Amino acid sequence: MNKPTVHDIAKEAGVSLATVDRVLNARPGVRDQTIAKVQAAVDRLGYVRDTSAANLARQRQYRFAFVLPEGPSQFVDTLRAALTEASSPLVAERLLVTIVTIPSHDPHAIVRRLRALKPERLDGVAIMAPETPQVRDAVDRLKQVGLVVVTLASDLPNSTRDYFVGINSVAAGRTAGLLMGRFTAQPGEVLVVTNSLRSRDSVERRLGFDAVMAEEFGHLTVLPTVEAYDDPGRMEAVVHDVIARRPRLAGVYSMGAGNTQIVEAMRRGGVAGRLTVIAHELTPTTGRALRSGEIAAVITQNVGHLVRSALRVLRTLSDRMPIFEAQERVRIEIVVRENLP
Amino acid sequence: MNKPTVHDIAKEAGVSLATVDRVLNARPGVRDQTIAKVQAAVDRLGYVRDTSAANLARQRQYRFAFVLPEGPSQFVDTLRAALTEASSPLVAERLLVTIVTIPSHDPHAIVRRLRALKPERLDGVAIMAPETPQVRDAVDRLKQVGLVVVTLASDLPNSTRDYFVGINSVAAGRTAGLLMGRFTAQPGEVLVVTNSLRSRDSVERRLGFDAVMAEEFGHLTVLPTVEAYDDPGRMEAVVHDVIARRPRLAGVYSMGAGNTQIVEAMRRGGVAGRLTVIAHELTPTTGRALRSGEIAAVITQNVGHLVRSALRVLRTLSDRMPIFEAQERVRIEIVVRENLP
DNA sequence: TGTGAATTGAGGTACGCACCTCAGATTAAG
DNA sequence: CTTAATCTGAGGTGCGTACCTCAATTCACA
Repeated sequence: MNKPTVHDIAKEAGVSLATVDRVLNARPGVRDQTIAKVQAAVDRLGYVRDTSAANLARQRQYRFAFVLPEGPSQFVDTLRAALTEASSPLVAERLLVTIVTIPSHDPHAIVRRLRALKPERLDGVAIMAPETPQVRDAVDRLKQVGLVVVTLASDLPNSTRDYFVGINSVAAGRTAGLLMGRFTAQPGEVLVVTNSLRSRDSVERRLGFDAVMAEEFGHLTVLPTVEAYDDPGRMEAVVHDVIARRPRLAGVYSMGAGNTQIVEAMRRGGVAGRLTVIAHELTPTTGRALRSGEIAAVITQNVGHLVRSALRVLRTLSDRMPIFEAQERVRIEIVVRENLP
Repeated sequence: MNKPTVHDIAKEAGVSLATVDRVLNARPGVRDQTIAKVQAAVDRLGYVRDTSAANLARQRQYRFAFVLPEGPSQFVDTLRAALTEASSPLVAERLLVTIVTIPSHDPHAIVRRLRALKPERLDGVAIMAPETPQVRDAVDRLKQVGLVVVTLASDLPNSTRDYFVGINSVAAGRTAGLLMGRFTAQPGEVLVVTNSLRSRDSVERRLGFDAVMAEEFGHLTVLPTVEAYDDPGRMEAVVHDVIARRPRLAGVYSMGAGNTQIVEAMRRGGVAGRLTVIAHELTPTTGRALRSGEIAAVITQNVGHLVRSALRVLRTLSDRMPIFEAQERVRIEIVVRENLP
């Protein structure tokens, strides 16, 4: 038995092709009774629309913009690479992706860039941007002009974005906590560093981390979070300082960027490999440090996954189809030396 | 600028549509010189074949069979579920998947099933089967009759299969070893259990595990592998026995199935939660045990990944296209309580 | 019962590509 | 220069769906 086509449906339902078409594409001008007849025929024959033919006929183009922060970040770099890598074979499937770069720390500039997106030349937008009221409003505006909007890696929970593709930061922090606790047998202190606690991700990671440490690992004392404010020099200085002053230091939890500096500070302090270091995001730096034993574990999200999931979600939402949640759930990956990709 | 079509290529190259078609589809009867002209036009215009239209015109159907072992195995069950889940939305993309069940322990029956696959009604086969000479020969025969063959989860390295979709067992064992060593601070003994050391996977996992333990974790003594020979009762009895006899037991590495029995034996022995248990494959049982703290970590491969990767590879190879390795590399995932999906 | 509105049918074109035929042009060999 | 072999062009059809037009039918309501 061959795959049924619209013709088969028409025959089966005893209606014309035009009516089948009207029903399938939810066009007006069909009685409920007739709709039901067609639906019944569809169910009976197990008809599934041939997306290839449909896209071809409809001249469908999926035009998406990815809005990513600029500036030196290995994570964004790998994300960008994964994006170009994932989207280039998809031109064959009528997918057009443009990348828009935004300055990370200038909300007004971000808003300007978002306003410059032309809704008539675009179907959807994936955004990775810090959470500020201005950005949130700009996102809401994108929704209002009819675009599909997904947030990527870092969510804007109070906006009207359609979907968030990324991992749960609290759970990521909890995972880091568990590894820190189990990897560090001797009692001691744990340093927590990040660029800024103003970012929601950092706050949530810290929350999860602290919760697990308090619940289960009483032998470790978690020190207050140290912030480096995007200054690599400061990052290295601060970490080096703590290492020098705290002989009982047993672990370091790095919640964000700056891992190169942290490793460097540990080397200078002569404690490289002796502290349990848990970091986020698998990058060239963290990969090397895993290999050398200077970082014990990395909590990461697969950027390839992230990007492909975002593309799938954008496409699905553009088609007003339901999302297959299970497939889009991005895993919190744990990488140690032995399971490096 | 719109996407170039074959018409644009014909115009650009100064040849007819028929010639462009001959070149693009590698049909004979075109001079090298003309081929070069067309290729140049393709490159200049950045032409990419519209796969939707191509598949439509060509009436392409991808007909794949998945050969999976029968019998009670949570891993295979989840794999099967993932397969039906992943393939049902793909009928819209002309993908037809049939599942063939084989008895795990009867090589001759497996061979019969493989011989029953009709190459004229099939484009490719994904196989998960134990490694025996008979099976290997049957796989080679499938290749000879023109099918694309990929091995799934468990490889047949000496066969002529086109591709293996799964994880490196040695690396998986090494990962287990690393976690065992780092999670278990006190000196002691480690029990290693599997159903059978006749399976290549088990041997390789043990290899990797032992290597890491020897290299880095001298405080732990790894006991000889205990085999349960697919007998749940025996599995529970053996593990319970070891627990009773070995007071210095600090960890258990479960390389295969039977995790339900292992957990049960630990409960009966009163050591549940006190031993470091590392197991393979995330299943309902191991998930529950992670939550309850009776298993410390699970090494797993994402079955959804596995299945989607196999489908992609089968399709790509059927089209005689190159495989995008990076995307198909299945990660060795580490799951602890806090990053359970 | 008639009227206007709502519903349905018949038929067409188009999307981009694959694949076919057959005639005409070009080339190489004799 | 002829002949045969090789190459190329022109044109066609069909894949399954979307979307359009226009006429025909049915329906609701007065």
